[in-house]
This record gives sequence, structure tokens and C-alpha cells, in this order.
Amino acid sequence: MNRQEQKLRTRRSIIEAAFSLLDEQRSLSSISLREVARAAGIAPTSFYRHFKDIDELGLTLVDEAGLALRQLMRQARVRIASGGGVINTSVDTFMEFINANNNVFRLLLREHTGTSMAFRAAVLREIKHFNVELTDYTISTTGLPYNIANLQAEAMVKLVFSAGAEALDASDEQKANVAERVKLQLRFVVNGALQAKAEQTSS
Amino acid sequence: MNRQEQKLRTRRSIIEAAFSLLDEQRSLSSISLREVARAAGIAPTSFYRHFKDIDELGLTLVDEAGLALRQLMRQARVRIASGGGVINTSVDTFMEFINANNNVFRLLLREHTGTSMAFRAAVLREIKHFNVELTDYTISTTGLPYNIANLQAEAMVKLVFSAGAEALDASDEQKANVAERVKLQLRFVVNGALQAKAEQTSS
DNA sequence: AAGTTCAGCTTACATGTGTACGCTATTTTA
DNA sequence: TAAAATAGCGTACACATGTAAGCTGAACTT
Repeated sequence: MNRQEQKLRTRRSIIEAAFSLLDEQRSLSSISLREVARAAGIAPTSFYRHFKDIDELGLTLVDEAGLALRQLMRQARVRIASGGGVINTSVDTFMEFINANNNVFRLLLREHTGTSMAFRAAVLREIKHFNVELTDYTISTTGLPYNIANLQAEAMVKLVFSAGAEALDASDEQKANVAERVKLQLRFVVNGALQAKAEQTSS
Repeated sequence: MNRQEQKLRTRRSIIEAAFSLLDEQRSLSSISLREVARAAGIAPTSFYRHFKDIDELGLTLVDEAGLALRQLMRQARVRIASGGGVINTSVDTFMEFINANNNVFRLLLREHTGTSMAFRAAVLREIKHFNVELTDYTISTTGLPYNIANLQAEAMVKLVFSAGAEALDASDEQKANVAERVKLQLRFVVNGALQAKAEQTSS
């Protein structure tokens, strides 16, 4: 077996091990190097062959989580194109993601308000992607002026993420309920923004 | 000096010490008993004379933070009564609170998505207070039906808390900007909810 | 074939942790 | 005033942590 290949494989298993440790009771700052090494099946000191720090691993995890989220976005856009309503499709896609990638979303949520400035910044970067994309989309489909579209997009992302947070701890029925509610709330925002545009242009 | 009184005083200094440790890099789960004891100026083992656990201290802190938040709410209501606009006054009051009680709000924000189920539940209870109060207020002032008022209130609380999170890390100018933006977003929500009512009653 | 590289290992150490145990000094009770 | 209660302390122990140092064997290079 190739040496480079083997190294990558081990690196992968470290990352997977770390994700598996990030259940509802652990955050990045609370998992120890030794613990990760143990779960990955390597000696503690071998960890350093792959990451300088445990923080470097953390940043890698945030990046991976962000990547997964961006893939989700793309998927949502495809589904929207084939009809079904923007809000409905987006929220449903998002909720499916949370269900399927529990720990991935939990990581983002937790580190968003976590203790590491670097992690917070990394998560914010990912959220900003969402905002930019949604702003652009809104402008191109509704013709809202930039400032209003941007405010609307930001509010929507915040509401969806908050709903996602609720859904993480919730039962299946509760999850459905959360999804329903956030859809209605998103409609409030959309309609409010439209109204704001009407007022702005008529003045 | 009274013995009971002295005990309370020490208990206070433990709590204060803990709050002082909860800066932007520390969460409840990352502060150690010994650290708190050190900061409070007592021996590690003396801690147990006041709290069974470090978790028990944590719950106390969340409760205290919640109390501070409820006092804030009352203050906002007073200021609203003397004019100035509900949204404006509420957001301004909230932002002042965050500025003045940095670590207190940070605690709530962090533990809201933290690693301890008990802490999360405790924070949720505090947020629910906000929702209930705001829902009642909305019904009594606008006559919105319960379901709509409730959705609106929930969305508003979420947006304000999210804005608070942003403000925590922000400079003064940025803070002002965040406040401006969230006010506009709240207006979106309010107007959207009003519109939803119009549609619901006309059907 | 000989030499070099390097992923992963074992061993080791200093440091921080939670908490059990028992003592002391002071307040409180009787 | 004598006895009981108790806030706070010092000592002690078992444990987990990060990481330094050096070794080994297999994969690569020449």
C-alpha cells in the first residue's frame, strides 16, 4: 500500500473519530488529543504526524462541516428549480441535513458561540456564504434592492439556524412542528421585506 | 460577624469569581473547581461547603443570569410606557444590557448550545419567559390571534438574541450597526405578521 | 542493493484535576 | 460556661492530560 495513501487514510480516521466524539455532550474544546487518538486507533503521539495541534484538527472539522453545508445549499437549489416553493424546499432540505448529519450541524452550532475565537470566525465565514448566496438569489428572483434583500436573507438564515438548534434536541413530531413554524416565520419576513420595498420606492 | 452571613458572603464571592472567569474564552464546562476556588480566595475543598458539584454552581449562574434578563425586560417595559417605540426601546435596552453585563449574556448564549443538557434546559426556560411575555404583550396591543402573535414573538426573540451574539464580539460602530439592522428585521416580522392576520381573517 | 525518509510506537515526565479524610478555630446552642 | 456544629484548611491520592525523546520497520529514492 502506498505510503501517502496510508497517511491520508489515517488522517481520515482521526477526523472521523473526532466527529464521532462530538455528540450532544462534547465540544471541540472538550475533546482531548489522547481521546481522539484512542478512538482513531493510534498512539497519542502519532497524532502529531498529522496535525500540529488539536486546534488545527478543530479548524479542519469546521471546514469539513462548512463544506457539507455548502453542498446542502447546492442540493436545495436543484430541488427548488424542479418546483415546490423556495421556503418549503429549503427548510425541508435543511432539516433532512440536520437529521442525517447530526454531529456535523451540532459542531457548527456549538462552535458558533464557542470559546475559541478562531472557531467562531470559521463558522461565521460559513454562515456568511449562506447570506451572500441567499441575498443574490433574492435579488435575482424578486428584484428587491440590495439593502432590503440582504436584511431579509440574514434574518432568514438566523431563523433557520435557530430552528435547526431546536430540532437537534427534539423528537420527530417536535421536529415537524419546528419546521412548520419556521416556514411561517420566514413568510412573515419575506412579506415584511416586500412591504418595506413598496414603502421605499413609493417615497 | 454572623456565621450565616459570612457563609452567604463566601458563596457570593464564589459566584462572582465564576462569572469573572467566564470571559470570551471560557465556558461553564471548562472552568475547574480549583480555578474557581482560587479566584474566590478559598481552598479547593472548601468549595463543597457551598455547592455539591461544579454543575450545581453552573445552574446557579444560569439562574442568576436569567434573573438579570427578566429585570431587563421589566426595565424595557417601563421605558416603553414612557414612549419611544416598542422595537427601538427594546433593542436599545437589550444592547445596553449586553454592554454592561457582557459575561452574563455570554453565559446564556454559550450554554444555550452548550454540552450540558441541564444547562441548555435552564437557558431555554429563560428564553421561554421572553416568548410568553412578548406574546401576551403583542396580543394585548395589536389584537393578533394567539398563533400568529406567538410565532411573531418567537421570531423576534430569536432575531434579537442572534443580534446580541453578533454584538458581543463587535466594536462600538459595529454594535450600532447590528442594532440598526435588527430593528429593521423586526419590522419585517411585525409587518409580515400583520399581513398574515389580514389574510387569515378575510378568508 | 544500499541509503534515506517517516508513520507510528513506547516510555517518561511535569502538571492540573476532583475529592476523601481529618484537623482547627470560631460561632452557636444548651 | 461547657458542648456541639461547622466554615475553611492542609495533606494526600489516583487519574488524565500534552508532549518531548528516541526507536523500529516498512516504504521510497538513488
